[in-house]
Amino acid sequence: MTKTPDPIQELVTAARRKQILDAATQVFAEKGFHRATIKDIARVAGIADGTIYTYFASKTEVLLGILHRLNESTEREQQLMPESGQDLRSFFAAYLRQRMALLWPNAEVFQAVLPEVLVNEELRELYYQQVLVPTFTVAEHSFQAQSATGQIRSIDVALTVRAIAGLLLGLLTLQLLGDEVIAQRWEELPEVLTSLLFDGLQPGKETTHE
Amino acid sequence: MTKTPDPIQELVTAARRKQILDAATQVFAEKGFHRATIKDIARVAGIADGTIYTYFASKTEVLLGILHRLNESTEREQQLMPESGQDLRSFFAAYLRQRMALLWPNAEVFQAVLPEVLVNEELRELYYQQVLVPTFTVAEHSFQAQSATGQIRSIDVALTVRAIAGLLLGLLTLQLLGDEVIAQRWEELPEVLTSLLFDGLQPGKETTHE
Amino acid sequence: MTKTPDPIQELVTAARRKQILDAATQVFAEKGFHRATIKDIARVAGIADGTIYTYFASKTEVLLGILHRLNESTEREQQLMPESGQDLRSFFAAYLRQRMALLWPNAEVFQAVLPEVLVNEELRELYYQQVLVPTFTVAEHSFQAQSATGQIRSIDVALTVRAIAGLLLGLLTLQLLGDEVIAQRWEELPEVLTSLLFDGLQPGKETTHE
Amino acid sequence: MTKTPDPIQELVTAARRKQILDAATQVFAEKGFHRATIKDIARVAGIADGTIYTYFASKTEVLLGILHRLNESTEREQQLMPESGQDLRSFFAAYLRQRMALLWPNAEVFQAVLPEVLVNEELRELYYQQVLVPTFTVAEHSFQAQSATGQIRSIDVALTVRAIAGLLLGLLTLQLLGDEVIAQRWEELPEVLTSLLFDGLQPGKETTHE
DNA sequence: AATGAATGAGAATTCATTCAT
DNA sequence: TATGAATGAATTCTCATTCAT
Repeated sequence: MTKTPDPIQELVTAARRKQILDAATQVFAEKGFHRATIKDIARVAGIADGTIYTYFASKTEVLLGILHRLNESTEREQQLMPESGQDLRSFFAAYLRQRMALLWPNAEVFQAVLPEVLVNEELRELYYQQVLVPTFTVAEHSFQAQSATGQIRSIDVALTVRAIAGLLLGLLTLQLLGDEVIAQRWEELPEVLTSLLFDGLQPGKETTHE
Repeated sequence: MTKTPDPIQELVTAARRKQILDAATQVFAEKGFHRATIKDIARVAGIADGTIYTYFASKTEVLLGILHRLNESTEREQQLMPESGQDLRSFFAAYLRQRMALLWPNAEVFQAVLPEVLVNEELRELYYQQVLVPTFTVAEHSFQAQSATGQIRSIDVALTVRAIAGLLLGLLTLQLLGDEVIAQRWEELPEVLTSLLFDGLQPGKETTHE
Repeated sequence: MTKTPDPIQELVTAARRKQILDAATQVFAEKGFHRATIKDIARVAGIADGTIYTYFASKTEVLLGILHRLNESTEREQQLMPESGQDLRSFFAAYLRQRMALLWPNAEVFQAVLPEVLVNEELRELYYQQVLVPTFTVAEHSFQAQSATGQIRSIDVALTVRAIAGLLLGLLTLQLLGDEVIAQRWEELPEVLTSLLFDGLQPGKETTHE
Repeated sequence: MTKTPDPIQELVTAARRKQILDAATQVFAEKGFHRATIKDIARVAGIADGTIYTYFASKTEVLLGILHRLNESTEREQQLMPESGQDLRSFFAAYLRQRMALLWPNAEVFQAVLPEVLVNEELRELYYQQVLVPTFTVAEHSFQAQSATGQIRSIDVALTVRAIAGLLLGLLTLQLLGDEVIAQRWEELPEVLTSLLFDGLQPGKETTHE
């Protein structure tokens, strides 16, 4: 008897929440969590200040809402792990491509969320547990499997996975910091990174590919 | 009439500035730029609120001060580029080790500075131009030289350099986000990363080392 | 065209108003006029926020509604003035008993109304004219009559009546302030007060009674 | 080392606090706790809004400050209990006169404090314990002593003391509610009340006095 | 009539910055 | 120069009231 689950109402509510989260993502990304005001978000969302509080208990809860959406989309993507049956190099390139395809379109979300996450203990813990740990776990399993079949040489899986995650996160961060080279050439990155990580810098090891 | 170049005064002033910047770094890292108050900084520095404004025009200028110190230390380190005469793998490992030795002790500084830099247009530009661009430039030259002597296989220097910079920045960020694995094993990182970047994941290409 | 005097409608309307006033009395008494929200009242009444505005023009009008009910019940009780034909002491005891029987069950109403009445000029005037003045008037007439027949010694009727009214109001207030003694022993009060007011504290004047 | 007890600073601080409490008392009495804004208080005190927060942590703390002052003045007055050596009637008249002399000049304070106290659980408890209980205790002891020496007839001390306290509180409340008779004739009250409470209403028991 | 989401005015509170001492 | 009280602009959040459904 707590709520009558009116399906139409639920739809309207979901739409309103999306409207607010979209506006908040944009504003947080532009000005940062603290410089962004509820008024800013309301203006961009085209609603009154107070309305935001019908859907979120506080400004921080709005950020949490963004984090949850990110979490959900992350979870969804985790399932799309490339098939391991194929040639290893292709697998690896596919993995990178998929990760980046997830990361780059969410660049705005990261810009909105990351700075505050870095600075807010509670959010940090949440983000780490809900976004990073699952990503690491899935990736570690996958790498372990590849490593077991001798497809890649024996490595320190935990650190390697973190290195690759860090590589992508770092490149995204550099782009957010204004690096034009990355911004303009990010489509080339999967290939370059595959080459770098798979072949290494060591001379005389080029592999033909594509 | 612009300045009275009293050498003693200058010393005292420099000391006070350092005192304030140290306190601010600590407080910014702990609470973030916005949650940190001038009062917090003053308390940690052991001075009165108002005194800060004798040395810095605003709270933002204090952050800029931290950024400048970071810039200076970066510049200083740039000159310590490893000698390129040696074995390539050692050169590369040395390079990574040195970069990380610069980065990790400054983790607190990064935590203090990065979130706000990501969010503040002006700081972003400054940080990019004064910290990142010089780092990239030096590294690109160095890699170009190595590449020219055939020490490493022909690569896309610009992207590779950014990849490596991003890798380190990303790992640091992951650590700041609370990853225990990285925090506990960062001393192993130079070796693991050298192996990863130099040898690649490709099987059957291990090189003996160390 | 001002009203459609549909008797059924009137009944329904009266019932709704009662429902709302009951809820409001409870909530105002618990949290005070300002801390109580229209949402609180609506929830307790089991209706929607907006519905309250079909029956009352504003939150303040709801309080006025409570005041009017109090006024009506006061008026009703005024007619029940004890018969003056009896023994004076009995008359007096009966009077006190009746006043307290009116006051105590309405303790919640007083707690709901009094604090705001003390603070709101308009309500104050209303309350004074509609509740207190009639009470004083009736009581003064009655005391005057008793005094004229020599039943009580010559006194300052106006002040005495106010003293007795104040005594009851004050005791109620002390109870509202949390005094346990009054709360637990209020049934003894009529007797104690009669003894106090009728016999006085002066020694050697006890009257046998009951 | 928490604070340097600079006597001049303490004086200035105390003066400021008094300035704020005086202003707040006036404004709370006029408009009630909730309708009174920090801006109102600041304006009356002739200072900026923010300054209030240098001396009080919140609006509620300001009210608590008023309560504490009332408490202190109450405590001070408790010591001035009339000497019991005298004629009983005089003692009683003196007691009432003194109580009223304490109460009436503080009418504004009561109007500021009472409505909110009646409505705020925490304040209620505080007020009861710090203001009422001490008053009751002192008065009970005094009455007990008088009763023991046969000066007054045997009574229920606890209820009588509460009745008298309620009588005064009630009369004050009636005055706050706008009763002109009480306001204009309150100087006569001690005598009238003494007569009422000491002699009682019972006819033929007048005592000559004064 | 009933509903409850939307509105936006209003209030408490914070805090960077100023400035008299 | 150092101090820290005073300032007041700016912000978050609440809630009485409105109104489309």
